[in-house]
Amino acid sequence: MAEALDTFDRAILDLVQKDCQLKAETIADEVGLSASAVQRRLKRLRDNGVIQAEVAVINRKATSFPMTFIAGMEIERDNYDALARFRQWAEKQPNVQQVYYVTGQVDLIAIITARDVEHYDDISAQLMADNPQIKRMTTNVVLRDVKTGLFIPVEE
Amino acid sequence: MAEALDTFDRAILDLVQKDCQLKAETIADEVGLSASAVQRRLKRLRDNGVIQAEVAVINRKATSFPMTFIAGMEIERDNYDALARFRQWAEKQPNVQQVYYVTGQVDLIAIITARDVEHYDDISAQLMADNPQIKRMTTNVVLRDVKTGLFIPVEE
DNA sequence: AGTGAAAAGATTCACTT
DNA sequence: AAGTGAATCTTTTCACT
Repeated sequence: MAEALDTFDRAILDLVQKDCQLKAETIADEVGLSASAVQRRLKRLRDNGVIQAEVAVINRKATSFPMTFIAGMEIERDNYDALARFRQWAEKQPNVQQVYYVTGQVDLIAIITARDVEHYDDISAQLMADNPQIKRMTTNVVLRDVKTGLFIPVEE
Repeated sequence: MAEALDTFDRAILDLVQKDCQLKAETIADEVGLSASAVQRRLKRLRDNGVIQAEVAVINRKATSFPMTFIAGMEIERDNYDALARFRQWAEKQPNVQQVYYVTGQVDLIAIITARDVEHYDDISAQLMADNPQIKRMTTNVVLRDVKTGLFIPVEE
């Protein structure tokens, strides 16, 4: 689908991953292209799906869900579509922020936001009730966000 | 610093967390305000730091760092500023995407991007070399992103 | 890829309710 | 605080080089 990214694309992606409201002209000056070339490339990167979304990152402390929990789960591996069903469930849960299917002691790792520990207890109870294919769940309480973001390096 | 968010603020944040390039007029129609009121609130939310950043989310598979690893680490808790020093280090590492300080079996959980397993091995070796306060490190390889994002619910 | 032009939207302002 | 209207800047898309 997406052809390889050239040096200009990577430079543009490096910038918009930090601030996607930058003026095309500012980006153009940084990377050494004209503003319209930057616009064209941004449109192509969006249409290609290289840029999946442009989102506001909000301060967790400003919300009603200031706590974060990281849950490790074991899933019933025998069951063919256990993972697919969990994905569908997670997609609909606003408090389930991220889920990774991993190798190791656990099969799934989820990052979950909650109002407080009681609320997290409710969410995890609901998770187990809605997903019998989840066998076990262990939780780490996040005491501090040391670094957050979704930045992925693109420069070679 | 930040006063409480009202219903309009929350509705706006709910939308811009999914798409921060929405037209002010579109947001206005959704939440029941005028476009200029939406603009004013967005400016205030940005100035307040409630909106911390507006960023492009890119497809990991389109980059040269398509793999993800989740590392659990034990840190020297005796050492007073061991965590602060690790934070400073992590902040400068582009492949270290997220770090959480947690309770439980491990003290730190990091999400790390890498080109391949060899590259991850290099990164983790460098991490241990640069941070002697990290005593032990266990890694989960991400086989699949089940859900990603930084969305935090804001509606009551 | 660059330039220039036209239309649409963002941003900031002053003013009103 | 919210709405309106005006001035200015930026984005977006187009045709053209």
